[in-house]
Amino acid sequence: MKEKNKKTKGTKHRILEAALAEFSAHGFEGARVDRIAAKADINKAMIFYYFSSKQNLYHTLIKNVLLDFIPQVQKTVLESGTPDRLFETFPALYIRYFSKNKEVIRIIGREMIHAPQNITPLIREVFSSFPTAPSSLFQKILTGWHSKGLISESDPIQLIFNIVPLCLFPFIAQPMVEAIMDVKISDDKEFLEKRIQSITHLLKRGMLS
Amino acid sequence: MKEKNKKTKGTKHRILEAALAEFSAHGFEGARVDRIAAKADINKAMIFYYFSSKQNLYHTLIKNVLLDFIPQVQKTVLESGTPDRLFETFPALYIRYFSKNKEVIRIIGREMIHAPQNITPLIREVFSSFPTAPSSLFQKILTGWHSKGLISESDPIQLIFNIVPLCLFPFIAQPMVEAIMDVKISDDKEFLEKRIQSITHLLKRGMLS
DNA sequence: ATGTAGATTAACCGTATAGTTAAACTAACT
DNA sequence: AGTTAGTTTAACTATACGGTTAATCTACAT
Repeated sequence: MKEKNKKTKGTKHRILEAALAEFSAHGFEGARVDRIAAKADINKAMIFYYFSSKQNLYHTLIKNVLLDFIPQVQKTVLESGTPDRLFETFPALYIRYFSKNKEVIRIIGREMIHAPQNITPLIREVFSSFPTAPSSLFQKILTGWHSKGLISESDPIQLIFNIVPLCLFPFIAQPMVEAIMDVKISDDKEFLEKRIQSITHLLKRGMLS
Repeated sequence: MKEKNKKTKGTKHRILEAALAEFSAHGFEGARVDRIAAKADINKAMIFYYFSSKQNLYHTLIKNVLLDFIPQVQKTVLESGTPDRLFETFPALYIRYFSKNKEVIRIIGREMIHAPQNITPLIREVFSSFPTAPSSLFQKILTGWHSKGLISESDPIQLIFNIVPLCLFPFIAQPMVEAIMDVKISDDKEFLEKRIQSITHLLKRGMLS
């Protein structure tokens, strides 16, 4: 029984690892099940044995990814009591997290553009595991800060659209920007730390009252 | 001869129109040649007759798209003599353009994430049709403004990363944000005009010296 | 009217790909 | 030793999809 679990976890884990790389590199439609099997060095049938379909493997993967990241966002928002502090911790979390998990942001980015029907049920599912959904909690906190006169922008949606893109974009646009201009972003710790500083600076000057 | 051209332009144009919708909705890998033919209401063979391959159709499409948009960016940057003015015109151009061309931003967004090898040669090609490449021109202008003490951020790359994502993100993230929170972005002129104002406000307060 | 070049069609082809199957293997329990 | 339940494998299948072909159509020039 333990041996079985060990083995199961072993292959299952290897499949998920290989799937992350494959889906990140090629997207759902471009990903090849055979390639995932090859990367994981297992028989292709094992993928269907454990995950029953390519779709289901993909969904499982995305859910894992969200279950890892979203709680960290939740924690960061809750623990930073002031907008001043949030404008430091939020960009730092995003930039550092995704610089360590580049495959993740590529998948999320593509899903954002592509398929509400794919990813949003999964997001809702993850959200519903919290006492209050992170999205509405975030909105409440921002509204509260504005009514206390701490920040200038009154609409929490506009605020979110002022913050999140700055933190995600470096990774989404990375391949293109690196190719067009002459910057190395991916492995340049220094650039990314400067990016955090610049975002924090912009948000503080631009939105603190 | 005129009749031929008329017909050619007719079908070619219809194919490109259908292709834009199809590639925008499903990405390159997810797009189906048969579906494009059906949408354009032409025989599938016509696609290969005029464009020889799915890839080539896609490239042609992207090139058209870039040739339409990039000159407008170039013009906007050149004509706005001050950062103050640029922080108004730049977001306005992006938001208004892509709100009228939602299929375009989905394709560009996906390509950004996906494939420098696909899109960057095309971008370079379009760039090379200008006396000075828009990217380096932009960098020069920003550097100039900083040395005159007009803007606080000295690194033009950081600056670009502070501006562009704010303008693109509403469209890239639109499907997801609409699904998770309760906002209608796509057809809400009011929201997008507010978005322009909010970005302009943030950039001016955050980066003007 | 006839020739010609480009435009259009229906029918076809090869293959890459997600998914299946049935048999064999493993190891724990009796 | 034999049974059982879960795991792994190689070989197979069905088909969706990008691309081709050969024949037909169109309309203009001679």
